[in-house]
Parts: sequence; C-alpha cells; structure tokens
Amino acid sequence: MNVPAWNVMVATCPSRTSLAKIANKWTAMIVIALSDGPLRFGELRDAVAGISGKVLADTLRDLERDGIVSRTAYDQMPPRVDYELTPLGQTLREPLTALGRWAEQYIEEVLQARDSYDDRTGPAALG
Amino acid sequence: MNVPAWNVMVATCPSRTSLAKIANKWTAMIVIALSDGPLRFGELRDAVAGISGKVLADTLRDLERDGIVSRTAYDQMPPRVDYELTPLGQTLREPLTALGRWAEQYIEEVLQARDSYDDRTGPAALG
DNA sequence: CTGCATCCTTAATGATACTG
DNA sequence: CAGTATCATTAAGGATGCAG
Repeated sequence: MNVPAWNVMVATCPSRTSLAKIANKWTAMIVIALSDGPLRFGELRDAVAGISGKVLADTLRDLERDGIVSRTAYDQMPPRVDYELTPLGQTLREPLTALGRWAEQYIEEVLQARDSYDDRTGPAALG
Repeated sequence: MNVPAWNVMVATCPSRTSLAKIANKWTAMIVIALSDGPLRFGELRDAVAGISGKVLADTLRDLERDGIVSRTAYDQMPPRVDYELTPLGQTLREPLTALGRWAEQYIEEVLQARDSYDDRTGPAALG
C-alpha cells in the first residue's frame, strides 16, 4: 500500500517512539511555554520552573531534531539563543496545552480520588 | 481566593505531578486502548503491545488511584479483572487520542526532520 | 489469569565545574 | 548566557518466580 499503517499500539512502529517523546512532561511544558512566542534559553528555564539546565538543553535538542522547535543563535557576547515552535510544533500546541489544562482543571478530583483510594487500601502508599 | 491558582508551570504545584502522570506514553496508550470500552488485564496487555506485565499493573494501579480507571474483579477461577475508564478518565480520551493521532499523522515529517538534522550535524547521533 | 515481590538493568534526572 | 562534560543519584523498566 501507499500509506503505511502507522500505529502507536504496535511496539516497533516509529510512531510509538514519536508518541513517547511528545507524551512527556518536559516536552509538554516546553511546548506550552513556547505557545506565547519565542523564548530565550534562560527565559525558558524560568518558565518551566524546576527544570535543570541539562534536561532543558537535552530536551530542546531532541525537539529541534524532530522538527518541533527551531533554534536561532545570535553571534553576540554574551550569547543569545532563541527557541520557537516550528509550524509542525504549532500543531502540538492544542493537544499539549489541553493536557496542561486538564491537569489544572481536574487536580482536585484527582486528589480526592487519591484520598479515597488510600483510605480504602491503607495509608502507606505512593506519591 | 476561593479558587487556588493551580499552575503546572510551578514546580511544586500538585497539578504538575498530575500532568507528569498523564503526559506519559503508557498512560496515553492505556487510555487509548480503553477508549473503545472495558478490557481485561490480558486484553490490555495485548492491545498495548510491548508493555510488560509489571509496568501495566503498576500503571493501572496509579490510574485507579487517581480516579481515571476503575477496576472490577470477578470472583472466579481463573481470575478475571476488567478495567474501564471512569467518567473522569473519559475526559482524557480526547486529549490523549489526539496525541496518538498526532504521532501517527506527523511521523513522516518527524522522520524527515531527523534525517535533515543528522545530515546537518553529523551521523553519530541519538535514537 | 491476575498480579505482587524480588532482583537486576537501563534510562532519566540532578549537581557541579568549566568553556566560548 | 548558553551550553557541554562529568559524575552521582534516582526512577523507570524488564525478567522471573510464585500465590490466590
């Protein structure tokens, strides 16, 4: 056939590797942060509070490689590097901001469910 | 204020922990698999090809604890356990199936971007 | 069949020091 | 400032055996 049957439910399908990268907290937060426009490396690190420089650099390189983020380095001293979503990256804005909104919108239900579950099972539980 | 400002971009906000759980490949695939209706443990393991029993059990327990999946055990021999999305879990169907569709829809652009990136930088690169 | 417990391996993340 | 390199730590994942 002309159209390969890309299917994330197939263990060896390349689309699953792609899903694994976008279904990731750091990717989600970075894309959300870049949704309002380009940001410098340091601005991004501040926006995604708690991310380490190494993880941010690693994740940005992956996203650039996959064509989701573009990197613009200005030849200055001190250096300045801007990151922004590519057209492909823009298509991720909606689904990933939706995930972020879900987390904020339903966190209270989730916390309540956890309390309920822990009551039913036993206090010695996870995070 | 009455409404706490839940914000996933704040490192210590509980909503970020919640985002970290749903922005996860296994969670995404399990929710996608359960979108068509309840499945037994073994059916789920087959549906999410490549997942190990341990990871499936661990992830399902987490999802049950967060109120996203409900678990029904029938007192039979051999055992039978059904999993299905709760009403809360249903609200995750759309954003997570969207992520799965994105991975399948844009995988060719992603693969192309990777080739391009690797050409520009050097063949000795990542996965 | 389900799933927990255990052990082991690998991947992700963090801390620090250093360079252009 | 924006990284890279290194090391240390932690979390995720996989394999196996066993119990209800």
